[in-house]
Amino acid sequence: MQLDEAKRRFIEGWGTLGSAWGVSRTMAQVHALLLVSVGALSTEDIMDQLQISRGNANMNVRALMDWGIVRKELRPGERREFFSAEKDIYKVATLILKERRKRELEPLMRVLGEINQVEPSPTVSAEEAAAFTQMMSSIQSFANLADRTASTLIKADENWFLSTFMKLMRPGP
Amino acid sequence: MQLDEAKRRFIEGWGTLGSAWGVSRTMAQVHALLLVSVGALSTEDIMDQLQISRGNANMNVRALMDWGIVRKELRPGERREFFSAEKDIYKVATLILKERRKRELEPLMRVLGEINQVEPSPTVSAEEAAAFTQMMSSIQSFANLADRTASTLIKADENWFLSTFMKLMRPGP
DNA sequence: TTGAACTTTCAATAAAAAATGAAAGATTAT
DNA sequence: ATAATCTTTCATTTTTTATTGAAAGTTCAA
Repeated sequence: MQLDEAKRRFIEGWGTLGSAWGVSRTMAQVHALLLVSVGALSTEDIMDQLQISRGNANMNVRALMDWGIVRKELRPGERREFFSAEKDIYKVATLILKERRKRELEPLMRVLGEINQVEPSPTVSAEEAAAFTQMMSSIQSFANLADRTASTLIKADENWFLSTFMKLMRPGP
Repeated sequence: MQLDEAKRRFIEGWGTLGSAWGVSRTMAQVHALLLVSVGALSTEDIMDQLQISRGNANMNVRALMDWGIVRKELRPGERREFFSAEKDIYKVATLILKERRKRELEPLMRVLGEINQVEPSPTVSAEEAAAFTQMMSSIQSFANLADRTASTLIKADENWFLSTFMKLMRPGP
C-alpha cells in the first residue's frame, strides 16, 4: 500500500473510533492527521488535507490543545501557528484519561453523592428505597474504583503504566 | 431527597454520561430506569416514565438486550413482555467491555494490520515512511495491550476483577 | 497608525442522529 | 378463521450536533 493511501485509511479509522467514543469525527481526524505528519502543520495544511473550513480547523485544533494532546509550535520569523501532536501514544492515553476523568467521572460522582440518601416517605415502600440505595452504593463503589485506577495511571510514568497493565493481564506468582 | 427525585436525577445523570461515551442519551436513560426499578417494566411503563414513543422504547430496549445488560422477562398468562436490567454493576461493566471490544477494538486492529506495511515509493522520503510505520506499530502495541487487558477482565469473575483492580491501584510489596 | 497576515468568533446553514407514530407483522385466545 | 393484543418496522419529522464563511479581532512590521 502507498503511504498516502495508508494515511488516508488511518485518518478515516481514527475518526470512526473517535465518534464511537463521543469525540467528534473531525476532531479525531485532525488528531490522526497530526499523528501521522512528521512536522508541525499550519491551519491551512489541515484545511487542505481534510477539506474542512478554516473555522472548523481552528475549533478542533483548539479543542485538541485543551485535551493536552496537541501543541502549538511557533517558528521564528513566521506569523502563523503550526500544530503538532504528542507522538508518545501512552502519554496520549494518559492525557485523555485525565481529561475524561475530570469531565465525566467527577460529575457522575458528584451526582451520586447528592442522591445517596433518600428520605423515608409514607408513599414509598422501604424495600424500594433500600433497593435504590443499594444500587447507588454499588455504582459509587465502582466509580471510586475507576477514579482511583485512573488517578494511579495518570500519576504513573510510562514504564510503570505498561508494566502494571502487564501484571494485570498476566498475574504472576 | 425524595426517592422519585433521586431516581429522576440518576436517570438524567446516567443519560448524560452515556452521551459522553457514544451511547445515545435515551438508551442510557432506559438502562438507568431499569437499573433503579425493583421489578421488570413493560414497554408501556418505559414510555410513560421517560415520556418517549413506543418505537423509541422498543428500539432502545432491544439495543440494551444486544449489549446483554437487559433481559426479557415473560410472565405466565401475560401477553406483553417485561424487561429488567442486570443489577450487578461489575457484570454490567464486563458485558459493556466485551461488546465495545468487539465493536471498536477489533475493527481498529484490523485496519492497523492492513496498513502497517507501506510500499517504498520514489515520491516519499524514507524518513516519512519510517515515521508512519513507527506510529502505526506503537498504536498497534497499545491496541494489543488494551485488547488483552479487556479479554482478561472479561474472562475473570467478579471477585477477581475487583481484587486485580485493587492490586493495580495499590501495588503492594 | 496603518495595513498585511493571521486567528477567532458566531450567526446562519447543513448534516447527522434520534424520535415519532401509524401501519404492518406476530402471537394467541376464542 | 377472526379478532384482540402486543411487537416491530420504517418513512417522515424533529432535534441535536457540526460546519461554514464572513466579519471582527489580534499582532506585528514598516
